[in-house]
Amino acid sequence: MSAPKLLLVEDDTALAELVEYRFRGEGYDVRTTDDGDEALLLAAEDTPDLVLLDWMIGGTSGIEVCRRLRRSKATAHVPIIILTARSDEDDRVRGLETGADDYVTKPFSPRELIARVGAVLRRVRPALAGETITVGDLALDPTAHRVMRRGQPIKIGPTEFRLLRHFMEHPGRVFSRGQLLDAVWGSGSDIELRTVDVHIRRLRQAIAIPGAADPGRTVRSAGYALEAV
Amino acid sequence: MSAPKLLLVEDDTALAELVEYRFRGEGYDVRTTDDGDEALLLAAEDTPDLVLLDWMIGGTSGIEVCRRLRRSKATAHVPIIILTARSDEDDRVRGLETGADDYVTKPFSPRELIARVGAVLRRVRPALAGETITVGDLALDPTAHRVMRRGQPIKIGPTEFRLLRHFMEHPGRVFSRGQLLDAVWGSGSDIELRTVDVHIRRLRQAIAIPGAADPGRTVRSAGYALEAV
DNA sequence: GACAAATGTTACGCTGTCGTGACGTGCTTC
DNA sequence: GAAGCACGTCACGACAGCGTAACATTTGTC
Repeated sequence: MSAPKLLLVEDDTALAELVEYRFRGEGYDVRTTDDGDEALLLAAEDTPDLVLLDWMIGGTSGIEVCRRLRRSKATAHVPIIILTARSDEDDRVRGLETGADDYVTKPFSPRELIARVGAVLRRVRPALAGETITVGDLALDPTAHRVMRRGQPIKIGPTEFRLLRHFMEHPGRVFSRGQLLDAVWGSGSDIELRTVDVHIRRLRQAIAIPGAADPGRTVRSAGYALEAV
Repeated sequence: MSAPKLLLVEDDTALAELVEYRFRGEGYDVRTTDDGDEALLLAAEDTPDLVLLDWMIGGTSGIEVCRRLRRSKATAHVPIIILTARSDEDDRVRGLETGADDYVTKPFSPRELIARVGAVLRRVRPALAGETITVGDLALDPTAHRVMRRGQPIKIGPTEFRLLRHFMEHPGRVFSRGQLLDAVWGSGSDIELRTVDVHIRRLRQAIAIPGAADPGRTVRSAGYALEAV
């Protein structure tokens, strides 16, 4: 979970290998396919954190893959970067309209692509860029699986960790119990809504420090949020 | 093995001598050639730890050397730094596309080049940038295949050595069993995940010293990490 | 203030994960 | 070929963490 998962959809084998190699070197977990239909399968199987999508591929066309990724619930919010050989303005517009997050024209340098991917991931999910997230006096390091508050290490279980991480990635935002179940437990989970309460309680207890206010906020009949104290 | 091996491919004799002299002064083991074909031979003969490659050379062109180094299995992952007189963006892009790791435009100061080489080596293989890696009270000498803790030599098997080395190259970071299998056993290995546990256990047992805390950390349902004490 | 709804808190059984010792095998060394 | 070593696998016990229900408390409404 610590390495960002990329799905590369590219039918130029040489380019695909190059990109894959460079991104692996940067610590990414890369899966590659040259086929649009297979891309959708792979994405459904193991939701990637970002999709690099060539515009011109066999199987399903790029624009169609893009559209169908957006339509599927699991991949609806996964950022997509379009790769295309044509700097055609029409394509650009259509790509962004279909819901792509960025657009890179060939030829590009791997370094540039790495930078763009980093930028998009930082924007969408700060924790994936390999940085520690900080909200108020809380600090969470995703790669080290570690939480600190005011310099003190916090002992925390796996579920509470994921829960806190989700809150810290969207500070201040209120999530309903259902949304939290989807985000933290996974969308297919069959868990009682009230179970969330218990983990919220455990999380609050774990991060409680005498003399520090509880950054947790309960919004009655709406859900929970993390307050940036 | 203790000195990092550089392969310098440069046809400007004066510059080559200068660079070679300075890098030898820094403790590097440098071999020089002005010919692309010979460079490939030398690289195949004794895999260097890093290649400094002039863009404009006789024999095979720089880009071709770069490509063929990547294609050969032994040198596929050897970092390459391109040296070029032209700051031309096209060259830069092509160089990076071909898989170069960095790019230095002439004229450069030897000091700058030394810094860049150091940076690339540190990133790719930390153990090569210095003689020993140190984390907390643990010291690992990759060249001598030796591990010390608080001055005491630690007896350790080959697998445990690679395991520890991997942890020490990424201190604090949590690795899943699968990631450790990939990194330590090789990505093609067909080994049980639980086998990792046993080697973790053996490693812990080996580096245990009465009165010293175990720097190993188990992150339940996530993996293992080395505590950066 | 009375009532209901929503949330906080606690206890408990269950499950999966982990630590550990033991065993068999292949390889090297002498 | 005997002995030692490193390795991979398995089995078993321990226990942390999980989900749930049941009870307690708070909040909002009339």
